[in-house]
Amino acid sequence: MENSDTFDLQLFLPYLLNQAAEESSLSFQRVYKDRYGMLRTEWRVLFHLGIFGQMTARDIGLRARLHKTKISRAVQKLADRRFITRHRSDADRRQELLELTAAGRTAYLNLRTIAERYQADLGTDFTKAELALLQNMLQRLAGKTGNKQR
Amino acid sequence: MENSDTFDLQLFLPYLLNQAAEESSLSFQRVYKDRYGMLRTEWRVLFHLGIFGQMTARDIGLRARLHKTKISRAVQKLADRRFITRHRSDADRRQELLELTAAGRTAYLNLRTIAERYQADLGTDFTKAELALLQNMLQRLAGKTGNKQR
DNA sequence: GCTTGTTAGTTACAAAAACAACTATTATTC
DNA sequence: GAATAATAGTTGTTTTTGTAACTAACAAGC
Repeated sequence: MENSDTFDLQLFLPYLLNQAAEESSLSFQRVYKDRYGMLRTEWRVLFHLGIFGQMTARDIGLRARLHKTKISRAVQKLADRRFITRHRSDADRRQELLELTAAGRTAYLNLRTIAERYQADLGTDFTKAELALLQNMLQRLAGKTGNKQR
Repeated sequence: MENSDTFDLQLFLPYLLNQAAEESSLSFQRVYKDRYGMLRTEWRVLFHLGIFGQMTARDIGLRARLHKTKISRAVQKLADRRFITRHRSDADRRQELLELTAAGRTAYLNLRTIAERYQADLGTDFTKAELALLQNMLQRLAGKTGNKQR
């Protein structure tokens, strides 16, 4: 009954990435959850609108790689909380133009400040070069194959 | 209506890590899901038992940072599929000693081979040094604060 | 311009995850 | 050593996610 095997789970990238992602999300998640009652998809949508301005759900899905049902639900909740407005497009009446309200923008700016602080705090653990390399590698990993969630 | 803001979501670590984790999990997930009908927690439990041999649910929870209810259900499914056996411990009759069956070990070895191949394939995109640094940084990120999921 | 196919977004239902409350057993403390 | 607390694991309920099927609008082909 030899049970010593030599596979290091801690180095297996899908596992390791999930652990790191979960851990690094925690503190930030607590803020948007406790403070704004938001879910992960919701802050993602909020941030996309904050950063890029007016977008359709489709645009967000393409950029964030989120499935349309997730976005649909996030948009509903954000609209309920008066964080975004929705206007049917005249050019194509299937799609809706989404935009932050003043309240939404405030929430976004607030969360963005916290995100920036989090990012800055990483500077104490990693050098600028390390961080840049990490980001570069993660982007390569993230972009690899087209996972069509649209 | 100035909507050009300068926050790069693609560089924000919690977001970026999640994107990378999701992408890198995909191909491997497909294997244990389609081939063995396993969920993520289930393969994690399977691997822990494959690597470390006999363990209790508690041990697994500590190592893998999984909540006990998740483990409890994963253990049930794995036992249903005859991949693991469970024996009440004599030393402490609250806990159960979990172990792979022959079938479980076969599945584990099979999945491990695929995991190793995946890991090896990364060598085409990254140098050994890059990979080592990535793993090191991710481990530091993952280990940061004790997220007690037990 | 009518049929057929696509696309944007929603809704309904099934699967999975999160959270709380529970049982059984062991540890602690007085 | 009885009462209280803590621990291992399970079960039940609620949220959230995933998936498929749907509606409404547009696009293409003929």
